[in-house]
Amino acid sequence: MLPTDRDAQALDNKAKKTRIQAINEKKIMEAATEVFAHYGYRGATLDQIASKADMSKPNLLYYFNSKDALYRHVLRRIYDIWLEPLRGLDVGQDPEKELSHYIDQKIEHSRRYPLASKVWANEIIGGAPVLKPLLETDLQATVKRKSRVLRTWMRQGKISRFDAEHFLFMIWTTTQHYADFSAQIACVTHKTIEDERFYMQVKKNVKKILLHGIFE
Amino acid sequence: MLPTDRDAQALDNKAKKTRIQAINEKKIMEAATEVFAHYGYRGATLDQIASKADMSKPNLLYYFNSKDALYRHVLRRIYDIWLEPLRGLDVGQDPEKELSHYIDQKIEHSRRYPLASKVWANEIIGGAPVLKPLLETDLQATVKRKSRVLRTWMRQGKISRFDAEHFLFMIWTTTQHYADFSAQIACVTHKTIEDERFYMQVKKNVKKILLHGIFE
DNA sequence: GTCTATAGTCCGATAGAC
DNA sequence: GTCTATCGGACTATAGAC
Repeated sequence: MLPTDRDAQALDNKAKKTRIQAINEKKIMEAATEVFAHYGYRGATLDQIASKADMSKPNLLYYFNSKDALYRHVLRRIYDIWLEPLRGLDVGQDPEKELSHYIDQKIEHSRRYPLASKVWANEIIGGAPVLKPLLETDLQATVKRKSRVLRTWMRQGKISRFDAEHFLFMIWTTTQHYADFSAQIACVTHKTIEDERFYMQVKKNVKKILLHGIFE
Repeated sequence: MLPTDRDAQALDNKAKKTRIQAINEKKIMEAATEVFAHYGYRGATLDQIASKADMSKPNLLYYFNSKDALYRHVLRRIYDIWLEPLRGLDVGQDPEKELSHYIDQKIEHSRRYPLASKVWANEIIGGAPVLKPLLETDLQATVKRKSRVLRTWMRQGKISRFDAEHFLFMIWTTTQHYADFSAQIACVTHKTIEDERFYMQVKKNVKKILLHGIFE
């Protein structure tokens, strides 16, 4: 075999390996997100994740060295998704427009990544053992920065006075509620956020109440 | 031993047994609530619960026949606590007063029973496998009844028009958020709802925003 | 990269002495 | 009622063949 051939072969092999690797890692991450969302870290089993990913358990552990490592990878990816809408919030000109957009994005995220939202919720309810370092630094800093945006609007007399951080918490929880508590909502309304009409209704009502309350 | 003595002894024994039984069952329920809150049903272990209840595992299983039976007992008790504030909501005369009272009660519940709230959240996030039958019947009926109260106020022109059920969901999630997501809130604010000043601030802001929005 | 086999641990639940 | 001992099964992770 000539060197050029060997090189080509090696490159091809490497490319193919990376492609398979990427596909398998994605399959595992998706399966893991589903199982962690349903049962939390301790309740989830590698058997279940491997089975959902159409893979043997040792093969799964070839890609992620441990259950803990897999969980941290999943959480890392979710953190970026979770924070993305907030990063876009800025003073702009119209608070109503800016906040409506932010709330819309958060609700859309709940609809598109309901399992990610549940993994997040499980992690926080369990005391945020893994996310804590990230929340105490990056999230806290982002919240402080975005709270300043709200207080700017208050000084300009564009919105009334309230605690900016509590308002952000309320946006987060009302929007994520439709992902995390979908089972409860389905029991009462027989509808899911996946339903197009219901989705529009959620967006309308959440924005209406958070921005204007119920007395106007 | 005379019959009267035997009867007295028997009664005494029975009374003592029931008293010990009541104490131990309470100890177990409290320990179980704590562990189920933290790890969910599958993640919780009887070892941990027994240890927290200062009891051996077989002794725990003497009082509750299985992990599942224990979990159902805990959930049953939580369901009654959870629904209690909503049952009190009625037309009355002043919507602001009625709803303020309801929100206050829900926040107070989050403060007094944070572990119960977390067990509830875990159960719902996991698809409500145990609570489902109760939510589909009792909770759904209660929600429909209480939605009618809100719509009465709308007809009377006392409050603006919105979807009553979504408003109830928003009250639930914003109030329970301070129990369920306490770890996240602590990371950002370094405070808990247990803190008296923070507690007052939560009540003020949640009521302000849910009832009046941010533009007045 | 993927498999079978298995080590080593922990789980829920039971048996049986006291 | 409470204990020790233990069963059978499920768990994470590794060893080693292919």
